[in-house]
Amino acid sequence: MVDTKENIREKIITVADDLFYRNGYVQTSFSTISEAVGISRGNFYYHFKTKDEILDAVINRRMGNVQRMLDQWETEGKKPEDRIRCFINILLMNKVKIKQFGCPIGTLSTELVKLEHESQEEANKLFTLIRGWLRDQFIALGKKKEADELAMHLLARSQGIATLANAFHDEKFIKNEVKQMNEWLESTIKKQ
Amino acid sequence: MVDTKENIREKIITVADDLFYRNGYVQTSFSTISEAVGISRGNFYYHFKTKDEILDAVINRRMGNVQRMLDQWETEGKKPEDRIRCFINILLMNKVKIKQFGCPIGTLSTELVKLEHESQEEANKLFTLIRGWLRDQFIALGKKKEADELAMHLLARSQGIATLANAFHDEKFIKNEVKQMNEWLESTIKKQ
DNA sequence: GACATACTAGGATGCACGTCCTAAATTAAC
DNA sequence: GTTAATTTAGGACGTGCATCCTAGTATGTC
Repeated sequence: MVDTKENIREKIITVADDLFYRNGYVQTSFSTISEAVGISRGNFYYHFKTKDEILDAVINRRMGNVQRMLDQWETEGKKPEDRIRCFINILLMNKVKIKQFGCPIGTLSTELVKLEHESQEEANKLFTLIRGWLRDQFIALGKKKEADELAMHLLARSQGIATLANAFHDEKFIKNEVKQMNEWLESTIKKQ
Repeated sequence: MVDTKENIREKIITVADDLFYRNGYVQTSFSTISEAVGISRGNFYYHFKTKDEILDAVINRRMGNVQRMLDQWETEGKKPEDRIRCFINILLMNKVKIKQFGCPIGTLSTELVKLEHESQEEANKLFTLIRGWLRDQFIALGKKKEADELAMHLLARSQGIATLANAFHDEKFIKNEVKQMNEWLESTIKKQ
């Protein structure tokens, strides 16, 4: 890959994304990122004027990734309930990372709230995106009235699972809860 | 209240506890705490040698608070299921603060993991304490085999609710989920 | 090949932080 | 009341950080 300006920008965002996830936003310094990317600290300024700018770029990139993931589940011709199952399954697929670093969306949101950071709302769009998508799936399942409530319920359970799996460094707990969440989904769909 | 050494120590811990909760551990500096307590920054060192020492003291204080709370629920002559309901009800009682700052235990744990802080395990004892207590209640309800699983499930749901209520700054969501959690508890107890 | 533009490197700046030190003030001990 | 111990205040130190600046290097244009 040629090192165009755009490529380096992308590389910076990728590296920052990972570091923010692993070590948190505050703990990640310009030096850490530039070192990991392999460019000089001074040169960094040419690509991103402020740290906040990198944060926004990272959030943006995550938005794209989530959107792509959701789109993919839609185009695969699955039934709405299977799509929801795809969502639940992320916990299993990412169980090793979740055990180590928690949920990338949840931990970032939590950190930004404490920082009173102005990008808090921007980061929350990640939650909102998934929430809306889940709601759509429940509507497709004929649960129009409770759709948002069910979406929030699933989101909250996922967050709780990630938080505890992270705190206790326990993967097995994720497996267990995912199973229960799938059972919950089945009985919810069947209900009247 | 006389300003004995012990009193000032207690005051520092109280203030630090609150600031760690509101702004996070990293964001809370020696100056911030000493200013809030009303003592000079230099004098601080006389009471606590390092920042980590304050953290441990705060965790210790929280352990005491949680233990006292659990003890109280035990001595009030309630049935185990009512005790569990007490636990669920903390979410409602603290809903305003949770909306603003999340769960004090969960957010601290999340932060310390990202910091790779050595007091991580110490902070986790707060979770372990509650987990064990909940497990005991489920055992008392004759659910010996699934007791720990049920305890973890409740803990996870509480965490998830706190995280999302905090992210979306939504109290109403807490009420809604608490209601559902109580229903879940009832049906779980009744089950066979 | 000359010149403008794009890019890079690394030092300078100012600030906030945890920690340390020391001298003064207060309190306790006899 | 003098002396010893405790407590306090505030400055000093070293570090790491985000940000800024400037001089150098590469790259493209004509």
